[in-house]
Order: sequence, then structure tokens, then C-alpha cells
Amino acid sequence: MTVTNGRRRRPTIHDVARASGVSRGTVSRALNGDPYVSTAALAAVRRAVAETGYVVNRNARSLVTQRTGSVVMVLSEPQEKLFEDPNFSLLLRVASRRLASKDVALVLMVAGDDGDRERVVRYLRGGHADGVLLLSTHAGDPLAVELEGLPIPAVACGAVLGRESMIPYAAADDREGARQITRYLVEQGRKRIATITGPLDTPGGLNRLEGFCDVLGRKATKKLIVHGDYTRHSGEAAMAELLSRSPDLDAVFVGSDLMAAGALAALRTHGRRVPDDVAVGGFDDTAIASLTHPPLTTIRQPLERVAEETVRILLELIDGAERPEPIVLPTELVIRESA
Amino acid sequence: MTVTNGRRRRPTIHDVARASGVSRGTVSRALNGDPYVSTAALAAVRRAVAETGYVVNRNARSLVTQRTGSVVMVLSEPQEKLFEDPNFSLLLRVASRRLASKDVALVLMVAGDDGDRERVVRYLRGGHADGVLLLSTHAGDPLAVELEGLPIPAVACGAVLGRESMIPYAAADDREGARQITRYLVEQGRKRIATITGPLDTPGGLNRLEGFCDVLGRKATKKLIVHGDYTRHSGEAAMAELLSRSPDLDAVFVGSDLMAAGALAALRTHGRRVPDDVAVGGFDDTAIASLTHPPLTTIRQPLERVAEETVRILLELIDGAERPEPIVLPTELVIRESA
DNA sequence: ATCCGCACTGTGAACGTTCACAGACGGAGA
DNA sequence: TCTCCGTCTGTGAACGTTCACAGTGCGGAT
Repeated sequence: MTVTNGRRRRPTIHDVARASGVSRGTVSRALNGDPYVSTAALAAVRRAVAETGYVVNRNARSLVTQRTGSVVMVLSEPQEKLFEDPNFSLLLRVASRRLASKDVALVLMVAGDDGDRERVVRYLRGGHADGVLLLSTHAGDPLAVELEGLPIPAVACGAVLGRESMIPYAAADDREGARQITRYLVEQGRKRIATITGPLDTPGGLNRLEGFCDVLGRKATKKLIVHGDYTRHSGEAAMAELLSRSPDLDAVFVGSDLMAAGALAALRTHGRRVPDDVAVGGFDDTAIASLTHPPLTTIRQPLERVAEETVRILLELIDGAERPEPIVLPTELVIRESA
Repeated sequence: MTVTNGRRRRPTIHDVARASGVSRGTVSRALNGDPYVSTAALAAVRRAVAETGYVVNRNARSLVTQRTGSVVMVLSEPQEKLFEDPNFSLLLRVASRRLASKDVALVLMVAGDDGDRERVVRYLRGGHADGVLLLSTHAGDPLAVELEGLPIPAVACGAVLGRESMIPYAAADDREGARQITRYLVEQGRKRIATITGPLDTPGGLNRLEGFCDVLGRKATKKLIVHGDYTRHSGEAAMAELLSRSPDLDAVFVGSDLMAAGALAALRTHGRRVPDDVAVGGFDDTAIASLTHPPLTTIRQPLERVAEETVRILLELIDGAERPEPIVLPTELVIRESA
């Protein structure tokens, strides 16, 4: 319990060995749960550790084990976009918790431009992490390709388009979620249903559009499909575009809550009542969904579970497991007032 | 440029030494910018590094230098609260960028409960980081005290109440910001101005209340002050409470945008028009502020600069600088429609 | 009585760096 | 010619672990 050490130096395993009257090796074994340690030795070591305030030096350990006990979370978000994404904090929080419980440190790196990316690769090539967690990686992201050349397991949170077979992932079932809400709009008797998608190089953009088309079939004409970039502003612009193309539309499925908030603003500007004239469906069920007027009917993603599964897969991979199947988790329709 | 190494083993400094025809020591010197290296040797080393794809092993380096090249960011947010805080992503992003440019890794740890806290302290005591960045640390957080016992510099993003003199920080000028918006409400001719504060164990809670009182003086009666906890829901409840206490109030300064969104909902429920009957002022200028109806008049915090300064201070401290003065940065009134 | 295996322990080497030290070389000053 | 100094280089030791190996002692089977 002696917290303040008289010396400047931190206690080492030698100090513990001396204090407990056993050898370095035995201390190491006791600390790492090796079964071949007598109960007497174990107790002595425990006491000595408490006495000296010893904490293992991970650097020294890593040096010999070639394991770092840390993973990197890479955000490959081009610009400040991330800042607008409320899902991110949650993902980060869950992952960090999960990893901490296994005593694995979480290093965060942002890979916005080429320089960033190079830094990430250098860090990983240097062997400073045991694994990589990929967040919001777009189709064609060069990082995904570079990662495959490294002897370090990588798992994505949400599929990396075009690399689904190379990089394992856990994700929400975007396509089925889009089907759920589109079906709901149809059941409500809506006849002319449009959609505002996210960027088509993201799974959320592509898969949700596909789900939309699955339900509407040939009714999903080009005229009723506009693309946004997940920002509120793009939702507003896309909605205006849709209204000018098809003034008689009576419903719109928007690929994210934030864009839906923008769409609601545009609808108001154009004098449409929601949901009377136009029903609006969102996606994500972030905090924003209940803040809008009217509150959004939307699709809840099981983000906590996505994060948990992503981490689980990565840890298993680090422990030498074989490449797992992707995990796709069900979504849920949340009915509020906008549809 | 040889990316794929025939062997499994990563190249070490010995490999570079062999490839460049100089000794280990010279390679090390060349890599670390020691002036006593001939230009010929330097060039040879550079070439060999490129050839072998060598990356320094930080563990080995740390082992001898006693420096890790990484800092920990600790979020001491009790529950899922963080999830609701849109400032967090921004802070994280800026800090991560800033540190990356100095080749310092950012390790993220959440300190929600005692177990978490113990883990953080153990990690730091183990010497695994050169410094600590504190985020949203409340007054009386035991972590702040424990940190003072460690030989590792810590800097807070936003003051740690009660420890201002012990833990350096950079923060927005909460008090003056609150004065700005309260003054604005007064200038608009509002007579009975209430406030909803954040928790008083946070600087945002305490200082903004003080700024409010600075302007209103004895007019700031207990009856017109209610406390929330930064959640939307608490803002709604607080507003209802205020309306029942003082039905004739004509303005309210709410300590955060999210709570203000809740307050707006309560006002609507009670049939008050905003800003006609009651003017509402927020604080933060997060994305939410422009999503509400009407959009919020609020105070913008210079969060990017706060993050930058926090990181700067920490890095200087790590490099051996003396304890610096706290940095307080000016806020800005953003006028929208709610007041 | 001898031998074997089991439970446990101690020791030397290795992991990949940096750092302090000592030495080599060449040119300038005596 | 000799010495000295400044520049540059190589080498051994150290950082704090883990791991493989080589014991030791003891109880039970032969």
C-alpha cells in the first residue's frame, strides 16, 4: 500500500522478487496465472506487489511477447463529417468499455488524408498494435487495401464496400431496415414514395437504397431517388429537388435522421404538412429523431451490439481464430409522428 | 520500397545497420537527428530504411528512454451522458489531430466507475503514457486527486472545479458567455428572466450561473433558478417547474442547447410562444441549436481552440515546462430566432 | 533401495532500442 | 614531429520483461 516510493524509480519485477523472497521467474508466473506456482509463493508475491505498488511494464513485456495489448481504432472520415455523426460517440464508448474489460488499450487515429493514412500504416507496421478497428470506411478507401498487406487482423464496424470478403465486419441490417420502413409507408397508403440516400460509397447509402427498391420494385423510379451526403444541409437540398421533380409525392424515406431533419425544414418551407401531406421516415434513431417537429418515425440500429460484436471478432482474431462470417444484426421500426 | 518482407520478422535496427554498412549506433543517431552523423552515413541509412521498410519499435525505445510517446485522454463521465454530448467528438477529433502531428499516440480511457478509475491509475502508474488529458471532470472526482500523486503531467479541458490551482486547463469563458446572453435578454426588454443551469459540480453549471447573476444582481432570485443535468429531459422538467413557480416569466437562459431543446418543448406544451411570450437563450452552439423550432439564440464556445490549447499545454508540460497559467478563451453570441 | 514423474523453482538469454564511453581519423597549432 | 581537438564511429551495457531449460525435492511404484 506504500504509494509514494522514496526513490524516483518505479518498482520492477526484481523488487517484487526480492520483497517476496522468490525468483523473478516465479513472480512472472504468479502474475500471469501459470498453474505451476505454490500457494505460498503466490501469496508472497501478492503481498509484495501490494507492498511495492508494482505495475508491470508493458513495454518490456511487449518487447518479448511481440504482443502490445492495444488496438487501434481508425476513423477514415474525410472531413469534419464525423463531427456530425452522433453514432460515433456511442461506438467509441462501447468499444472502449469492452476492450478495457480485457485490459486492452484503445488507440485512436484519424485517417482523413494521405498523410494521416501513412501515419496509421507506419504505426501498424511498427507493430504497435495487435489489431485494427475500422470505422466508417468508404468504398475504395486505400487504407483498406494497405491493411490487407499487414500481418495484423482488422475488423470493420459496418461493411467496407467491395472488401466484404476480405475484411470481416459486424453491421446493422441496413437493407432489411430500409425494407421495414418502406413497407410501413406503403401500408399507410402512401402512393408516391421518394427517397433521399446517403453517399453510395457507404453501406448505409447503398444498402438502404436497395432495401427501398426491394419493396417498391419498378415504382422506385430515378425521378424519386436523390442522393445526399448525410449532412442536414444535403437533406434539405435533396428534399427541395424532389419537390420540384415530383410535387405530388406523398412520402419520403430519408437515409439518415440528420438529413431527415433537413428534409423536414424543406417541406415546411414549401408549405407541406408532415405527415398529412408528406410522410417522412428516417434512419438511425439518434437523439435528433425525437427533437424534430414532428418527431421522426425511423429505424433503430442496434449500434451497441454492432460495436460489441466488432470488438469480439477482433479479439478472437487476435487470439488466432479463423476469419469469421460477417455478422448482420436486425433493426427495429420506431414509430413516432412523422409517418 | 520492398513492402512484403520474405521473412515473417520485422526488420530491426540491426538489419538497417547491415544494409547501410554502418553500425547500430550510427543508425540510431541518424534516425534521431543527432548532428554528429556524416552526410554519407545519413544518406546510406535513409536508403536502407526505405529498402528494408524499417519502422522503429516503440516498445524497445520506451524501455530505455522511459518515454512512451503517447498520452491518455480520460473521460470521467459517470454514465451514458457523454453519448449526449456533441462537444465530445469535436474535442476528441481536434486533440487527436494535434497529437498525431507530433507523432504522439492518443489512448482513450473511460472512467465511469471505481473499477475504471483504478484501471486508469494502474495504467498511468505503469508508466504507459507521458501525460493525461482530462475531459469533463466533475468537482470532487477522486481521479483528479489520485492523478496529483503521479509523476505524470495532467491538463484538463475545462476547469476541474476545486482543483483549478492544481490542474492546469484551457476553457471557454463560461461566465462571460453567460453575461453576454443575459445582457442580450435584458437589452431586448425582458423583465423576468429565469435560468436553467447545468449541474453545479461542473464549471459549465457553476460559472454560467454566476455570469447570469453578475448581470441580474438581486433580480436573480432563487425562484427563477432551477438546476438540470444537461439532458434534454431535465431541461423539459426544469422549464415546467419554472413555469409553475413563475407563470409570468418572459425569458429564460438555459445552460446548454440540449436542455434548451427540452425547454422549448415544455414551453410549447404550456402554450407559450417563443420568442413572443418567452425568449430562450442556449449555450454551446452545437448542431442542435439550428435544429430546434425556433432555432436557438445561443453562445458559441471556441471548442477547437480549447482543445488545441489543452494539447499544447500538455505537450509543453511533458517537455518539462513549468506549470502554466490557465487559458480562458472568449465566447461569442450567436443570434437566431429564439430570442 | 532405486527409479520415475510431478510439482515447483531459479537462471540465462533474448526482445530492439538508446546512451555513455572509447577510439579512429584528420587537420591545425606548437 | 608531436599533441590536441573536433567530428564521426563502433561497442557494451542497460531498460524490464518472458520463455525455455535445467534443475530440486518428494512421494509412490517397482
